[in-house]
Amino acid sequence: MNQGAGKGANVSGLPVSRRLQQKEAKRAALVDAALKVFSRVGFAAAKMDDVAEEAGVSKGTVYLYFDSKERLFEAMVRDKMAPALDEAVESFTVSDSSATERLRQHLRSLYARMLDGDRRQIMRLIMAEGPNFPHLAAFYHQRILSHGQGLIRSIISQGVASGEFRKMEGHGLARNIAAGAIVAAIWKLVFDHLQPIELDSYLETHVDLVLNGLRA
Amino acid sequence: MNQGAGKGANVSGLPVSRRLQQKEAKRAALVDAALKVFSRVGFAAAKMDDVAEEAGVSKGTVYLYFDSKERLFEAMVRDKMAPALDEAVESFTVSDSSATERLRQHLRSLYARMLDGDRRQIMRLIMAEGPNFPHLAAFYHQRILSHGQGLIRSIISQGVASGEFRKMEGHGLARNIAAGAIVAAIWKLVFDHLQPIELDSYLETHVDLVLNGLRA
Amino acid sequence: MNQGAGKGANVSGLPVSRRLQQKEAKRAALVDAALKVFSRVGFAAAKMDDVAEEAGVSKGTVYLYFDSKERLFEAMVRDKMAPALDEAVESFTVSDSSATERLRQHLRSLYARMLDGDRRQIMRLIMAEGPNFPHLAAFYHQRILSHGQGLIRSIISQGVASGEFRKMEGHGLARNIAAGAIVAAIWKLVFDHLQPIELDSYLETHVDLVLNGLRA
Amino acid sequence: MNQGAGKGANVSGLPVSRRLQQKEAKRAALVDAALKVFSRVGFAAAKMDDVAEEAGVSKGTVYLYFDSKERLFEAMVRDKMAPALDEAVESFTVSDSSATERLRQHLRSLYARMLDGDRRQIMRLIMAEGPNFPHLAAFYHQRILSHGQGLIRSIISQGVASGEFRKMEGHGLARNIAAGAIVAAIWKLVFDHLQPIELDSYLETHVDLVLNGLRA
DNA sequence: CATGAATGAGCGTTCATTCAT
DNA sequence: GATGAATGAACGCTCATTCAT
Repeated sequence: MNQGAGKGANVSGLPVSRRLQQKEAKRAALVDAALKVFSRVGFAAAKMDDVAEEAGVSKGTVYLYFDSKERLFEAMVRDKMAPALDEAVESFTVSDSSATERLRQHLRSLYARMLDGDRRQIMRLIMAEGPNFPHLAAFYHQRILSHGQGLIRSIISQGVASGEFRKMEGHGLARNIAAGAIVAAIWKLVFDHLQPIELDSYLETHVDLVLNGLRA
Repeated sequence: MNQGAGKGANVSGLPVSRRLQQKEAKRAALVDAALKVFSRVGFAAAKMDDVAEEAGVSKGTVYLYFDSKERLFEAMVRDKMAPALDEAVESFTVSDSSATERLRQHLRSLYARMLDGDRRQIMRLIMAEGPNFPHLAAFYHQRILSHGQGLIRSIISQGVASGEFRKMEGHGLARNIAAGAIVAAIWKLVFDHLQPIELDSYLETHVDLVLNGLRA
Repeated sequence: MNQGAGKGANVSGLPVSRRLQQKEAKRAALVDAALKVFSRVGFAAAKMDDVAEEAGVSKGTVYLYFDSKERLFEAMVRDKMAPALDEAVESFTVSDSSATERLRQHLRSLYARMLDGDRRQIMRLIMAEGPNFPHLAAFYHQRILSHGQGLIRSIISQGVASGEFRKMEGHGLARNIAAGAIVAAIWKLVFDHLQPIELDSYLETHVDLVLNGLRA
Repeated sequence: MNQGAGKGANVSGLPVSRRLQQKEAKRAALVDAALKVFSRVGFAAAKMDDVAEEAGVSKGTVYLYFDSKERLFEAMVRDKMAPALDEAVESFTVSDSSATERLRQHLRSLYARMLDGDRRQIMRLIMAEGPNFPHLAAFYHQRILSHGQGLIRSIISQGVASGEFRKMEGHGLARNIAAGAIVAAIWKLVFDHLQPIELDSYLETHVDLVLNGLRA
């Protein structure tokens, strides 16, 4: 089995894919570095040099992968958002339980996902820079927030139908239910050193309050 | 040779106070301008020129009142925070009702205060720039958040004592209760154009959910 | 007569005009510096720093007077073109002679004006950068070349009418007549060190050739 | 041990020449591409990438043929100059006519050669970049301009000897005679869209003016 | 006090050149 | 030989800050 190889062997596809893999790996490294730097100081104060250094490449290299600082920021937000979405959907497919149980599970998975600091940072960056990046805000709203509200609403419908939850007429119920988690995420990034949040306990309070609040 | 002096008669004290008043007015104008500009583009992207123009003075003048852009930002946040505090306390002094009613009133006044866009902007700026301005975050936490939590906690204590509310053991109850309002504030600034919040209705949902959630 | 004055006396207009005069002087210095630098290395290779240094100001100052390198280049060309035009017209108003004499005078004044290296540099820059600055080329054509052709054509008409010159039917006579001067201008800038042009003698050859060529 | 060698049979001489031919072809393609790009934007603004793309090779390949952008520019100018020279000489070998006729022929062939845009571009590039590339200017002067002047001067000598032309004493006669053609070349590149030159008619005017001017 | 011209450090971006594959 | 990813010096432009008037 002598694999041939050597230099010219970009025939079998393998060397090509290795090239691509390397490019992809470097792109990922840059996105990681960008998240770190942007999280640290925000979009405007972030320096492309710092991103480059953080990724271990030289300044010009960043521009081989992203056209501008804005595009890097956008690509980073998009890339880092994607997995959150997948997991949310995945976590939801477990579904032959009571609405109460499903809501409890959903909130727990929400907090669990928030253990990942990256997601919190993305969220904070959207809050901070959203007005300057309207389509990122829209993107985040559509992919994450709107979707999340949909999940909550469907659980509530089930609960109302099954008689577990009372029917609440007002506006914004889903956002109200998710609010505790959102605040926890931001709090951890901005005020945790002043007054820490203990996520487990905070979560149980949240679940308790909400489930009682909804109870028929 | 009485007092010599230049143009204006700063003798009787009155002109002096007019001077001071004028200085104070200009300082206030600068702070207002700063809030507008910082809200629009964030700290790093804000230009001192824009602040000056917004305030109707020349570039150099800003430096007669504030030593640097950072100091201007800090002063602005501090100045704009103060009234929020006063009103919160004031709104709280009405107090011979049931805990249920007092919590309802408290949340309503919280949302009412949030109608003022300035306060929301301050809040968003703290979220956005907090990591770069640790003592502003601390200041905001101490003056606004911590204080607000105290008010909520005292109402809950009263409610538990009076038997209106059940005793909840977990951690972070006050923050959970306030979370809906905080999320509403941020939402209005970042996502309102995509999915509007109708504050009145949202507020009633919030109150309803929380009071039910707390009910003994 | 106590003139008041001191600092605040920007009332009588004089201090204002001094300010303006200084601004105008600095602008002129920058334009001069720009001509030098652009002439030396061309538009693309010219550095704003070099222009600033040549003008004795700092880098940023250039941008107080001109929005960009392109605008500086354009303003410089325009500014440096203006006097050429005035003088051309002026030199032409002397006019009660024979067409022969007038053409001789006109060519002499053309060469005399070309003694000024600045005008030659402008001309060369237009040739070199014209395709990248179409409206500068158009401007130069309209203000200088087209105008110059008009003068020559009017002298020729007079000469034909008076019987001094024969009537030539072809196209481009005026440009042909001016060509010797244009080539001399460029030659002096590009090849003079290799094969010098002695302008006086060259001029007389030119005049001689043209007048004989036109003679009826 | 016969020649060892690697892959291809570069033994019989033929493969070798094919190799060389290919190299030569690619070099020519690069020179062509370089002329296009440099003509379009000038030396400083030209990008090696654009040259590579125009030639259909990759960026690094250019450096296998030319050491630097400067060398590429120089090589391009030299390469593109050579044929002009050959043709000029060739056009001159037709020589058993009157000086008048020979000058007429010479000017016509000058204009005919100028129909080729490449030569005009080279000329313009020399005017534009000459000061930055002194030895290119010298090269151009020596190979093209000086040579061209020699041809004209020899025709004039013949004409003076034969009594066709008068003897003119001044300096720069040859340059004056060629000037019309040079101006036409530049004009076509810079101002033609504003005021077109119709070369045939312009040429006849030129010939007419010059021959009359020289006539004894 | 107020102005706004001037400064110069700093950053985003480009591109000639190199070199591992 | 050919490629194209990587480098890093360089440059246009910005803007917080200073200071003469």
